[in-house]
Amino acid sequence: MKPQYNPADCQKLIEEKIDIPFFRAVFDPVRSNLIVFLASNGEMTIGAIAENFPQNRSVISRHLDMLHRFGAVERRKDGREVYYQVNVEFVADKFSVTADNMKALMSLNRK
Amino acid sequence: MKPQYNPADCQKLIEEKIDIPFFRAVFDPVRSNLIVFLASNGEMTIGAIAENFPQNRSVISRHLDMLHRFGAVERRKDGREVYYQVNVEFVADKFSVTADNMKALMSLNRK
DNA sequence: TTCTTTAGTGCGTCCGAATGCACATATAGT
DNA sequence: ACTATATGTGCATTCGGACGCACTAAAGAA
Repeated sequence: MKPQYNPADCQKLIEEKIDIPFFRAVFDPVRSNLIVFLASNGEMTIGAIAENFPQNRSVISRHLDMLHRFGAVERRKDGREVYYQVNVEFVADKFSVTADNMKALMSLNRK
Repeated sequence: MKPQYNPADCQKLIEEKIDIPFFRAVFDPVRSNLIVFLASNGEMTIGAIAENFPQNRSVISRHLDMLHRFGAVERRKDGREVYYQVNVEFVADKFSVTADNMKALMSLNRK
């Protein structure tokens, strides 16, 4: 039986409407913790952040870099220190927009 | 420097507000595709679904089982066939509630 | 310049999750 | 009972990502 929408179609629809790489980055145990940690404590350097986490500093550095590549955090360099803070507007927007898009995606059959 | 909220605190807050295991299940490339595929095509059997995906039927079966354990899809058995369909209300709710909770989590410092 | 501190990077290891095959189980049909 | 079809499961393999170590690069201090 041939479906109305095949997986290739769905894939395309999903990619247009949902930033899966972003959410895969954010819904990692350490990275989601980093986001809330930064949101509650404000701007901090990598070293100061890493002091609070069990992972090696290099690991924290890489996690923060990934979050930055996806726009979830902002980076500011001052001398040899690098400060990070959460991009609250961006993250909040991603979540609310995605909630709406997901609802729309699940109503395709009614269109 | 001692933070206002340490990672253990954040972890606890996150676990209360965000169902990370659910979203880690949903934001898998194959499983997100399955959800949209099912949403657009309506209730289908495992076999019929698997015909449309490159993965082995047993793999699709396991993915659907996982989505069912997390409440994202509903299962109905009829004879030897098993029908799946998306739990639209549940998924839509998860997304909108989580969007709100995430916003709240990122405003902790302003409380 | 030399020493110290902070952050980035290459690389090997480890662990969990995805995958497919083969087989077991269940149900329908003859 | 026998056969065919649909699904569940054990198991080995593969693959990706997290992790830590060691080293490099950059920047301030002496």
